[in-house]
Amino acid sequence: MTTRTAAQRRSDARIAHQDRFAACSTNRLLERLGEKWVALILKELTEGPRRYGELAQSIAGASQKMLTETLRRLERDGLLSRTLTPSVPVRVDYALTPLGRSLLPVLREVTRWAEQNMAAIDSARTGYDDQRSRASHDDEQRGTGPHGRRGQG
Amino acid sequence: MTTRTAAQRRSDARIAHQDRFAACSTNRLLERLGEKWVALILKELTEGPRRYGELAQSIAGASQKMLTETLRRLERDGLLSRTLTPSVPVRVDYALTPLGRSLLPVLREVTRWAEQNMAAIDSARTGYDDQRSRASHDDEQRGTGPHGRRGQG
DNA sequence: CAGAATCCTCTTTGATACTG
DNA sequence: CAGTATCAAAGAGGATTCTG
Repeated sequence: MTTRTAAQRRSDARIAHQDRFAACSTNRLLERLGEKWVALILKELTEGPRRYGELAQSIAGASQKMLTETLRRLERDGLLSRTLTPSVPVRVDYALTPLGRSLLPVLREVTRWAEQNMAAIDSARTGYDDQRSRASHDDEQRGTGPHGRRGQG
Repeated sequence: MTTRTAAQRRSDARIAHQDRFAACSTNRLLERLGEKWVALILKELTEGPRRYGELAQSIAGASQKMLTETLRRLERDGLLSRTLTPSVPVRVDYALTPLGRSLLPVLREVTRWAEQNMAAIDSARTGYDDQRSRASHDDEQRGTGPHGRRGQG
């Protein structure tokens, strides 16, 4: 009997792996871009600098908290700049940095693929869901499949 | 006095906006790719088909639950296929579909940018954090800044 | 105007135990 | 082997209130 249980050893391995995972730059970038309002903010700033209020309007879906937090993260990453003009009332402008602009071609590739293939994804989903609902229906009719069909949503 | 409060109107506008947001294919794709284990799974399957257990090993950071759920989502999206061989014990193979493979060039662009620029992002973060910690330090010394500096973590 | 702070809810993720 | 089911913890996100 060792000092650590099998569960502990597995957990350790997992933690070690997560470090390596966190170090993967592709993942780090995708996680950032996948955040809820990042793509929209970048898209809006592609057209030029924007004041905070302008962003809040054009991205009306985001709460004030999320908008501010997301902008801060992007500023921290050096992808956009925040310029405060200490007038009364204050004025804050956000703009893409050169680093942020360098990301745009990549985003355009993503957009291109998405626009060309998202319909295929949607139809794949429909097919997958149809098949599942029909299968569980059969289960009920013939009583052959005891495994639950609880997924209605 | 109108029937709805300003808060309600804002909330309505937000909900309407979220619909349009959800319909944006770029966002939908980025959210999918930004999910915690998606990029790793796709990367692994780039090398060829993999059995469930093989994926579980090479992506040891993911819990069994997350791995299964993520694989299912990707299968549902038509990005990968799941082939069940009803032997004893059962055998399940995952592989990229043509649709999934068509995504690889896009991912390579993302990887290329990430590898070239993630260092810049890291140094931007360091600079940002340094500046902030120095600023709040000054505040304490001179007592000019009453706004809390509670963020130690 | 452009946030900061606080409270609270819903979703995501992981650990654990069980199964065909 | 390849999952499913359940529960608990963590985190994301939103509503609200207050401020320089």
